[in-house]
Amino acid sequence: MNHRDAILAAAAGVFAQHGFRGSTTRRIADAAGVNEITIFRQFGSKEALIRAAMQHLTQSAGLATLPDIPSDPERELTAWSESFMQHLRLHSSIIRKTMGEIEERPEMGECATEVPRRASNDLCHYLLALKRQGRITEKFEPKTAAAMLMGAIFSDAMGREMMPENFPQPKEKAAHMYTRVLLRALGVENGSRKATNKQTKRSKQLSN
Amino acid sequence: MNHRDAILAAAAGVFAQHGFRGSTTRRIADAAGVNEITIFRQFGSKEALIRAAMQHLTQSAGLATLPDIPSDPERELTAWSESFMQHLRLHSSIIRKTMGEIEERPEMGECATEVPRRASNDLCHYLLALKRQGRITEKFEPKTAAAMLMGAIFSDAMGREMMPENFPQPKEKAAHMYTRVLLRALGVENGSRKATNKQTKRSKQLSN
DNA sequence: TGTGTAAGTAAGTGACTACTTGCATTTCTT
DNA sequence: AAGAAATGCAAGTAGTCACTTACTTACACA
Repeated sequence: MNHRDAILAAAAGVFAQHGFRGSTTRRIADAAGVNEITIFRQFGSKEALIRAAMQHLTQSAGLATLPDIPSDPERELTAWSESFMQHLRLHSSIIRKTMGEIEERPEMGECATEVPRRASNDLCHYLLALKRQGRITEKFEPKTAAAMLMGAIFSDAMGREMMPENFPQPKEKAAHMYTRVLLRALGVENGSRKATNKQTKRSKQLSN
Repeated sequence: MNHRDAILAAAAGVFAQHGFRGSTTRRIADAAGVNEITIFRQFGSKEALIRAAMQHLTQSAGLATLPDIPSDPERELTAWSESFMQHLRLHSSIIRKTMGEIEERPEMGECATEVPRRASNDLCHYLLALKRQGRITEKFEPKTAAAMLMGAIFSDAMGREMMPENFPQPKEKAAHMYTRVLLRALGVENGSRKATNKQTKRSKQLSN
């Protein structure tokens, strides 16, 4: 097996557990089953190694996509929310560490903000598409709506372990519940587009 | 001025900047304008000092209160949200550090979760009171609603600096905007109770 | 067979860490 | 003014940290 990849994986794991200062080169080397010197020969310095490990991680991060043309908002948004929450929960340790050290190591922040940036963009686009379809009956500001849904999911993923009684039960349904609250705030009705009857010209144009 | 308090304040400040491992006794002593030895004589160990500093902090944390009997939900909830957000923003550094180190030092977490626990409780009670008044027209689950509002505020306070384009502008109005989205989701109408007119039987019953 | 490359071993460097000891000095209390 | 407590200073201990140097081993390829 490739030593370089083993070191990268070990570095990510140790960093998630102990943060930057706690990620000693000795610990990483032990976790990777590799001599400490090999790390310096491969990556030059501890800082370069951690940076490489972080980039290696974010590259492999996948995010569910939202359709360009909404059809069944509740189903589509719920699926998206669930995948977003799953991603955050999977990486909650490393995200917490990165956030805690962002003032000391802001470079790592740019790498960590990539996923939420893209998620916010995707979500805003979807909501605007819903609006264009005339399915959002309330006045709304896309960034506020997106920030609310993402904020709820983010806090849940970060904080549920620390204080489970502050969050809806069971955790498997939380993403769905947040999504429904948002849709209600926007005045979006249940059901897929074909079942909708309020929409007329515009949505029919788009669906053909 | 009291040396003990100076040390506690310095410890909190250094911890907010550098976290536990980065809070060296030398740095704290320098920040407090005190000899390093004094720290050990006063607190025994670095760990005891940091713990004392954290408790000292949470004791002085105030939180806005919500009335037992809601009158003007938008005004009252907005004020509460703003005060909650201000508190989180003021302590964002220390909160991020504590979250990042919670796996290594879980004792500190109990101290850090006190404020959000109380906030969630207060908010849920207020929402249930609104429900009892018949002013919430939609089906709703209080913890989900509370988690959404608090989650949005929390994420905003933690993440806006890192990625301002993901959040509504200007930041001074964000708390108000989140509050309004939530109220719309719950079907709560604007204005104070006496000014309400759309509500018919139930609300009139209650208001007289 | 010879050469280059990646890996390991052993030893050590200098800086920093929490924390201690012994003694002198200041500050507060009585 | 006298005694006690708090504080400062100088020096040191034992440990850890990232990183280096010098040398050896294993393997691939030509």
